[in-house]
Amino acid sequence: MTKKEIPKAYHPQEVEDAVYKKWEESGKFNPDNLELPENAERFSISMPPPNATGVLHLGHASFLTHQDLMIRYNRMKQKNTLWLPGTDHASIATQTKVEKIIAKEGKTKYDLGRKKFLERVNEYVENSQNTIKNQTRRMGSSCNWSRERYTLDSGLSRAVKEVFAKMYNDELIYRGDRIVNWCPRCESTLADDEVEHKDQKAKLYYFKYDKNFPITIATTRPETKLGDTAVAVNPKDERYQKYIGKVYEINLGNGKHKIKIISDREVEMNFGTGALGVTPAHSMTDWEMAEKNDLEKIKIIGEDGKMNNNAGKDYEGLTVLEAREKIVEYFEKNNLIEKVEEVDQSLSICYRCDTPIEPLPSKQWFVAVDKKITIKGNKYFQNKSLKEVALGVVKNKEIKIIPERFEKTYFNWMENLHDWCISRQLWFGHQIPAWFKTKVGSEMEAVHFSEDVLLKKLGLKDRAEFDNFSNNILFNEDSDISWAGEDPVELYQKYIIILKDKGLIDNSWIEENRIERQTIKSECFVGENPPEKIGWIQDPDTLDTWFSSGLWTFSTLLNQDHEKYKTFEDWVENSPDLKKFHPTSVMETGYDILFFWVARMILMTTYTLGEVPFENVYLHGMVRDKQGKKMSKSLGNGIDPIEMIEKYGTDALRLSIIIGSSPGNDIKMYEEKIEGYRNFVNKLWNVSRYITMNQESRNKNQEIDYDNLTLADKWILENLNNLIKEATDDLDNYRFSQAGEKIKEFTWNDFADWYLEISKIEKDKDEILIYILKRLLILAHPFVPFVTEEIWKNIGTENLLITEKWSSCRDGDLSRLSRGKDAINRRLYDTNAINQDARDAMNLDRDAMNRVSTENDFEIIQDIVKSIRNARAEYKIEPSQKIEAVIYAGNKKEFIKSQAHLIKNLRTGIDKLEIKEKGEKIKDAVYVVVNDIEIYLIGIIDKEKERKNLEKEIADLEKYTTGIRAKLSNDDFIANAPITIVEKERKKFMEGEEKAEKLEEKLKSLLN
RNA sequence: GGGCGCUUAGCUCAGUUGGCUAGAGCAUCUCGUUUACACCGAGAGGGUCGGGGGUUCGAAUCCCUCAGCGCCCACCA
Repeated sequence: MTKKEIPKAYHPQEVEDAVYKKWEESGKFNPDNLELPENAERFSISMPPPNATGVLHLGHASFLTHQDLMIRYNRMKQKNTLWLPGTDHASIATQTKVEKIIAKEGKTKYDLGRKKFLERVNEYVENSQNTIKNQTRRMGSSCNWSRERYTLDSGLSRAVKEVFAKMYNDELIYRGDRIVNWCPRCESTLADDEVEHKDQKAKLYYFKYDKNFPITIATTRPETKLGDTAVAVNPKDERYQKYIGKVYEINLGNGKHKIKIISDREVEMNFGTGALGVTPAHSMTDWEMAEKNDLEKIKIIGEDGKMNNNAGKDYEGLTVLEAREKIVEYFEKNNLIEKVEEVDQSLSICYRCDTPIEPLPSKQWFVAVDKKITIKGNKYFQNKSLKEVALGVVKNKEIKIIPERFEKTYFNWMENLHDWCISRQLWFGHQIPAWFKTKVGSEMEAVHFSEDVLLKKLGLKDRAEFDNFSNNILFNEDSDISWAGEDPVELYQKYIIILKDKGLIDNSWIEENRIERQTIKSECFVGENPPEKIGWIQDPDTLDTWFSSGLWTFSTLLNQDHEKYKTFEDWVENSPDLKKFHPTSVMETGYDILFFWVARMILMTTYTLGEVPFENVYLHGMVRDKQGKKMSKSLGNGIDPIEMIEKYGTDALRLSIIIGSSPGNDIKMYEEKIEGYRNFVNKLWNVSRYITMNQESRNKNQEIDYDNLTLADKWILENLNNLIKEATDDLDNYRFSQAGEKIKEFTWNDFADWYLEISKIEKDKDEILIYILKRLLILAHPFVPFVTEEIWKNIGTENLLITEKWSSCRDGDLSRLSRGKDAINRRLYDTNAINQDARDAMNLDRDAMNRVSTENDFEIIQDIVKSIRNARAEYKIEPSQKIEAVIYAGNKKEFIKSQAHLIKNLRTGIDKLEIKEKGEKIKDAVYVVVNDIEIYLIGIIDKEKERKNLEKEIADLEKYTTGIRAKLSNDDFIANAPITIVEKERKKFMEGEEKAEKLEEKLKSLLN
């Protein structure tokens, strides 16, 4: 490219797509195409799969940036690097979206039926899946697309079924009762996060069950008392001590039942009477108390939100609110109410329809987390429970969590983990691979009407004829009503329709024979396919999304052609990717899903493979707005990453995510910040523009002439060397922000503001400039991949930067720069007697000493230049006005002289410069002291101002040296502080004193 | 109620195992088009490191305590 073709400003919009395409076409995202050393180390990350139908938001942008940074860095370090992308089916979110769409057509999912509905969902997923993938590309994500997976693809689904069956056979999965959040209107369970809370006033009734009952209890839901089986009090509550353990028989008009007095720490002594009526079937906490105390659980409210027959004849069929009125009436009539209070209450309501939630017991699938098991060939599970193993691998640091404090959170959560409910009443997802034998007889039992009745209604002779009927109509695969996979309740509804169509039943019959979902009794088979083709019905529920994503790190690495393998073990054994890339190196994700996902992966993977899923967990913070608020659509404070990319470029967005953020801490995002980093990207662009524009096209690869380096050359090369070392160290230790900041600082401050300016004065620096630029591009590439790759091309390199060796940062003979350092060290440290121990201690601190030595050289020149500029500004010298300067440099005379060209030309506006060892104080000049070097700027006369300046500086110095003097005269300090610190202080003190002396002399001469 | 975190310049944040006169960017003010860049350069002002106590030769950093803010979990009979 010739000079004129490089635009003045970097335009990411014109570069990014093409660069990404080039990367993708190069195949380098795929580790199989990397040219790696024989024993290349593994580095792999499983991308947390975004929702297949999602749209890129800043949360995605954040994890994509963090992971891409690590991936690019490690790829450049010549590791066998895999970043495996994928998408998640996100059952709830996706299903809800499609439900909304069909609602616009005036339909519900029931109108379509499961099969058709799922077709709609899959269609929707297919159509919207590309959005998120293309947006992922725009972030510059260098993930291996050919290995991309989807949580519902056939391989992953097989893995889910296999693991489910394996756990079932190991008795780690069981079916049991549990209270669920039930919305009577939607006729569906709700996950905890789908339950919303509304604060409201409620009446708190104080009453006794009957006259003989000794304890008054308080409740806001009197109707549930029909299902009470205990009264709980706090074990410390003295009022009730004597009753604990006793059993009373009561009658609320719905028959007699027993009430046991139990104690539980959960009971608040100060609320109500301190005694709580326990309704196991209709309250979460009460359920747990009932489990602990082995109480009977009486279900008195049905799925329709109405009282059932357990509530007694008087109440059956009433809505909850009607029943409440009625029972309060009953209490009043019998004089059992003591008082009624107004209290604040937070009511649980359905997020979709605001209907109050009815907690109900229901049959669900669970993973047993406390059951100890032994698995052959699994080093973790030797008489250990899932929970114990999951705790263990973090405790013994097989898995490291960054930042470490989240380990505590993890332990706390894991220790309190209850059995994990994995079934969800949704259609979209992995249908639970459990099959129930549903001979028609049992089905009839299930639907609450007897065989006789049904046969009669259908006009059938006997059981055999019914079987025939069912098989023909319902089990026939060609019929519209498919059998397998149907929800039993729906199936029942289909029976009803057939019966109704035949005129066998009417609406009142249907009303009388409503079924209860939970009463289905059947034989169970767990596995991929039922033993026979007909007569088995698959559990209609689907698995919790976290069950499948819990397998993510390894299920994505299993061979895709899973059909080839008969057994799971065989499949695992023959999947080379799994061997190569698992356990993954880092799991990078937001701390908000530490529990949901990270913990689940640990449970599932240690169990299935006997391996941890990842070695490190890096948790990034949430992205918030400038005020620290969560970004959300409803608040309208969201920043659209795509919009930002279009405006400022991906690189700028990436930097604004990385720099200024630390693991586990939230970051605030706002446009000005992105703008700032856009400026940096542009700076980098212009640095390269300047270098390439001035590059003589001859001899591109000429070596740096190390024997003829100027002071500034040495300084910049040493700083670069330090930068490489520190940035590498930072990146290895997950200090991304710091690495990025250092690279930015070096580029902008050292390289652009100083060294490029120097190169305009000293000239002929093509080799060094291009050398530094290349190293800088390598260093910056993981942070800002697009601009660096583009510049890399512009400076005429043939290979892609993406696979450039990170180690080549260290090429070149920088050790030759260290010549002369020993002399400097001697100057610094030999002035005082130092014993051998101290010398040894100092040797350990070589890095620090090396830094000191560079400071001592070039930074003096920088300080001189800065002070001259400063003085010019202070005394308001017109920029065009040239001035004359005299420097008394003492024993540094030759050294300063050698750098006179810099002192004169780095925007100091000096046309005449005289450098002497020493001399008389010059009266009509501004006086500046840098270390022990005196500078006079002649011709600037403002005595009053100079006097003030000198006085202020002397006063400041005085304060400064007094502090150090106090330190040095403290014997304890001398005795206890490390020798290097003491030496530093001593040096600081001496320099300070010397300077003060000089300033005072000048002040004196000024006043004379 | 239990747990975790934060509080450093007007704003956003750095500040590794305690050791430079506590730093940067943005904003503010002053000056400026010089062989890349005004998405720029030079310079300046601005902080009792939330308060109090302790440990230490030495504390923004470690411990205790108080205050304010935020998050997570549980509960709301």
